Amino acid sequence: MKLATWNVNSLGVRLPQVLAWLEAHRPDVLALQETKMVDERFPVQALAELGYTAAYAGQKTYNGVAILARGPLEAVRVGIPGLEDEQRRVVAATLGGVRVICLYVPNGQAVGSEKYRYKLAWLDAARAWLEAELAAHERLVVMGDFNVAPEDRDVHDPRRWAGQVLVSAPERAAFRTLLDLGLRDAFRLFEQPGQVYSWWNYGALAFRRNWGLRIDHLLVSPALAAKCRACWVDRAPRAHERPSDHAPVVAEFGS
DNA sequence: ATGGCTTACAACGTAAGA
Repeated sequence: MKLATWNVNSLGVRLPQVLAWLEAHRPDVLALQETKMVDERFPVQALAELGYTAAYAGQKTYNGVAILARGPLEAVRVGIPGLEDEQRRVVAATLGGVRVICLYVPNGQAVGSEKYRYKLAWLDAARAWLEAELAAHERLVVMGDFNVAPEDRDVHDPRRWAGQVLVSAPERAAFRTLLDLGLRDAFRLFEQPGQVYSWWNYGALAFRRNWGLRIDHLLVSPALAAKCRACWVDRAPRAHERPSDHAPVVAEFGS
C-alpha cells in the first residue's frame, strides 16, 4: 500500500501534473490540499479514467481538500465535528479498513495575528477529534499540509526562521500534541538524509538552493507505523514547469 | 527574500500563501 499527500496550490492549474504523477506512481491514496476548486468543477471523469475515485470539499479561490483513491471511499466526512468553519480544510474517508484523514492546517500568517490564533484553535479542535478517530480506527493516517516544521532539522536555516510562523514554539507544541495521541511521523520512522524538505518558496532559486521547510506530513497510528516500510519526499514535481511550491510526500506499507 | 513568485478574482491591483 502506498499513501501520498500533496499541496497542489490550485488543482485547476496542476491537474495535468497530478494525473501524470498518479500514472507514474500509482498510489492507493493521494491526499490533495489547496485545490481552490468548487465541487462542481472537480475532475471526477479524468480521475475515473485512471481508476481513481474521490472525496472532496472545495471552495472558490482558497483552501479545498480531496482524497483520491483506487477503490471505494466510505464514511466520508467533511470538516472537524463541532468546529464552525467555512474554510474547506478537512476531508476524511475509509478505504479498505484504513481511515484516511486529509488536513490543510491554516497557515497562521504571522505570530500573534488573528490568523495565528485561528491556527492554534483549529489545531486544538483537530487534536480532540483525532483522539476520537484514533480510538475508533486501528489503522489510521492523518496526512496533509500541517504548516508546521516540527523541529529545527526540518528548517533550512533555523536561525533565520527562529520564532517565525510555521516554526514558533506554540505551533510546534500543538504539533507535538498530535504525536502525543500516539501518532507517528512516518518520515521519522526511518533514518533520513539531512536537509529534506517538502516546501520551497517560489522564485529566487529557493528550490535550487534547497531553502525549504518540511511542513507536509503523514502521521500514522501504531498499527500502520508497524507496517510502514519507507517514507520520502518526491522532489521531481517541484522542478516541473509551473510547479506547486510543495512536493508530494509518500509512504509505503507492507501488507 | 526582511518574497525576488504564484494563485484567483476580476482589477489593470489586491489578498493570500509559507
